[in-house]
Amino acid sequence: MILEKIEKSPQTLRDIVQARMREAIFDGRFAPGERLVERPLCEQLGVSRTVVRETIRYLEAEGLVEIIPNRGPIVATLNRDQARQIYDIRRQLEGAAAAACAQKQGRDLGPKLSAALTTLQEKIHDTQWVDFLQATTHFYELIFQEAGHNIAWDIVQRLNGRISRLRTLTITDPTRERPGMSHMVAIHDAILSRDAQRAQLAVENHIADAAQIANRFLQEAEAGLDHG
Amino acid sequence: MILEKIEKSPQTLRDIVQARMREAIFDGRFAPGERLVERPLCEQLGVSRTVVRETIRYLEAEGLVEIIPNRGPIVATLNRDQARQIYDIRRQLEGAAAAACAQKQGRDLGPKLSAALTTLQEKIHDTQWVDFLQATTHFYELIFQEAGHNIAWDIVQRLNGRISRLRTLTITDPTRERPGMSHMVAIHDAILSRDAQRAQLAVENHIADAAQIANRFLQEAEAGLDHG
DNA sequence: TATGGTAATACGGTATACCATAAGATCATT
DNA sequence: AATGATCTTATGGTATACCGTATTACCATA
Repeated sequence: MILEKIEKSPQTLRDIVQARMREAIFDGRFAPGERLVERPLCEQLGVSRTVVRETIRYLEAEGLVEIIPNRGPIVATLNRDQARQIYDIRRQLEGAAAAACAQKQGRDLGPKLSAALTTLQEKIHDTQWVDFLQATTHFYELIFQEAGHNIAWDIVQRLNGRISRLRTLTITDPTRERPGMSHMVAIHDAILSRDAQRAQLAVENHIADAAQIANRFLQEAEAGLDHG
Repeated sequence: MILEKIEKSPQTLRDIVQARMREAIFDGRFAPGERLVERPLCEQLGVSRTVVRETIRYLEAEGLVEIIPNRGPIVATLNRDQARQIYDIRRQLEGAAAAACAQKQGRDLGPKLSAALTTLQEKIHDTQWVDFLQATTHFYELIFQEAGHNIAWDIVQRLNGRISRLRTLTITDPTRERPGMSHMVAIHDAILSRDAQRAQLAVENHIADAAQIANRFLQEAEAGLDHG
C-alpha cells in the first residue's frame, strides 16, 4: 500500500444543522429555558423534521437541551450547583492533562504552545470575544492532544458547551481584569519547563478563578430573579 | 398539598428502544464493529425508522455507536489506548467522589452503604454476573449521590457503557480471584470512618486493578487478532 | 483467467403527509 | 371566581416515497 485512503468530506445535513444549533445556543441566540419548537426550526433552517429531530436527540445526549415529556425540547438551564460541579470536573481533567502534557511533551510542542499563547495575548482585548474564547480553546486543545487525553478532551468540550453562557459572561465582564491571562502564562511556562506538578497547579488556579467569577454571576442572577 | 404528584410514566417509544439497544450492546448481543442496519432493526423492534434513527443519534452522542460516512452506524469499538484513558478518567472522578462523600456524608449513609456492600458480597459468586455488575453500580451510585457529584456520575456511567464488555470480561474471568471485593470493603470502611484521603486511595486502587486486568485482556485480544 | 464494464441491490439521507394525544389557552357558564 | 367545555398548538409516532452513493454480482471481452 502506497496511497492513503482518499478523504471525502460527506458532510450531512445533520452535521450542519447540529453545528448551527450548537452555535446558536452557545452565543445565546437561543436563551436557556426557551422552547425549541420543531416545525418553526425546520422552516428557519430549511430542512425536514427528520433532520431537526435527530439533531435534537444528539444535543439532548450532550446535555445541551432537555426534553420535557409531551412538551418537547427546551434549551438546557444551568443552576449554581451544576456549574460548580462542572468547573470541579474541569479542574480535575484539565489539571491531569496539563501534568501529563508537561511530562510526555515532544520537541515540537514548545513552539506551538508559545504561538497559541501569543495569539491569546493578541486577542485578549479584541472586541470579538468569540475569537478570544476560540484561542483559549485552542490553547487547551494543544495540551490535551499532547497529553494523549482525547477522550477527556471530548468530555471537557461537552461540559464547556453547557457553561458557554458563563464563559462569555466571565470574559466580557468589564469589571474583571482578566486575571486569566497571567494564569495562562504560568501554565505555559510550567509545561515548557517540564514541571508537571506546577503545571497542574497553575491550571487548577485558572479554573478555580473562573469558577469563582461564574459563581458570583449566577448568584447575582438568581438573586435578581427572586425579587424580579 | 397532601397528595404527591402522580407519576405517570411518559416513557416514550424512544426511551424503550434506547434502553433495549443499550442493553443489547452491553451484553454483547451486538458485537463491536457490527453494523446496525436500520430497516432490519425497525422490524425486530416493531417501530418506525424515525424512532430507530433518533435512538442511534443519541447513542452516537454517547459514544456507543459510531457513524461511518455513507455506510451507517456500527457498534463502537474500543482499543487499548481508549480503555486506558477511560479507566484513567474514572479513577479521577470516582476518587474525588469518594473523598467528597467521606467528608460530607449524612447520618443515613452508613446503613445504606453497608447494605450495598452486603448485597455485593452475596452476589459475588452468583452465576448471573449481571446482578453483580448492577450491585457494583449501585454501590458507586450511593457514593456519587452522597457526594453531590451527579454530573460526574452521568459521565462515569456513560464511560462505563463504552467499556461494558471489558467489565463483564474482568468479572467473569475465571482466573481472577476477584480482588475487587477487598477493595470495596476498604472503600466502605474508609468512607464510614470519614477518612477522605484513604477513601480516595482505596477507590484509585480498585480502578487501577480493574484497568490492569482490562489491559491484559485487550492485549491478548489484539495479539490474537494479529495471527488469527 | 484476468480485466473491465455494467446492472442490480442495499442502505443511508431526506422530505412529506398523516394521526393520536397531551398541554395550554380561551371563553362561557354557574 | 371557580368550574367546565372547547379550541389550538405541538409533540410523539407512523408510513411512504425518493434520491444518491457504495457495494456486489454478473457478464463480456481480450
